[in-house]
Amino acid sequence: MRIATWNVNSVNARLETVLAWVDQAQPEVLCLQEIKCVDEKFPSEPFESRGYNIEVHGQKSYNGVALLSKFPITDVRRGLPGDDTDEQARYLEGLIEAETPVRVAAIYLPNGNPVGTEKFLYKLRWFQRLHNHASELLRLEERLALCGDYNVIPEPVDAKNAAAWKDDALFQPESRAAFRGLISLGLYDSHELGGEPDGTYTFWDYQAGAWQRDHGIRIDFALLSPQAADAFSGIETWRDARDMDKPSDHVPVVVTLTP
DNA sequence: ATGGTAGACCTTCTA
Repeated sequence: MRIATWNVNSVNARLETVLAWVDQAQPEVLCLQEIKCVDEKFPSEPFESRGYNIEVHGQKSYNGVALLSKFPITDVRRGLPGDDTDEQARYLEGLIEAETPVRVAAIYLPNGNPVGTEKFLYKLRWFQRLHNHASELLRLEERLALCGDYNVIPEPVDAKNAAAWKDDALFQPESRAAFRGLISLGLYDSHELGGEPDGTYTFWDYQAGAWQRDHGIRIDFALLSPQAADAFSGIETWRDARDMDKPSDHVPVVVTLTP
């Protein structure tokens, strides 16, 4: 089973681009981030006609995540536990009823810029909630894939020019420590399982010719439970998607698990 | 030192 994750930067503005890629890659499961619309505005029809079941956790203008699957989706959780007052739509989880079920979460971590503001504190609090929830999920001992835009550059090697990010929320010691802490619960980074080479980035800013100069960063990850890691058979980072017409600033990452 | 781009949408915020 192929599980894709992609921050699309508005599913409606990006619809043709997203569908063109879906028709090419045909993942069985697709996690979308930054759909930037409420549930009712999600363009369900073209995905349903391609055989996807759809779950959406949307929000007006900002954020928003979706989970699409050619297998039935059950046990759906909208929103990350731990703060009932949090109104930002950044987490959607469901059980993919494949031959061997896989629990999949679509995650859009807060950006957190600028550092030193409430936004950065919100990012760290959100990370702590994700840590707590992931810890609970791991106790289930299921196949689990936590997929999405983590908005963290874990290591200098994950940026073309790490020095350029030293004041950015994505590269702060606290952000990087939170990511390491999550991994240390016993998750496996599919990028490392697949042995992808350095320079395999997933995001290039629209500004300042970042793509043309390959000033990229790796911030999109699929973190796997031990049971999912045992079934891991490959990872593809679709760099070419950054060169499509009307590209997202992120590219899709696809993880393959054996049946 | 600054600006550069993209999207939602009403005017500025987010990234």
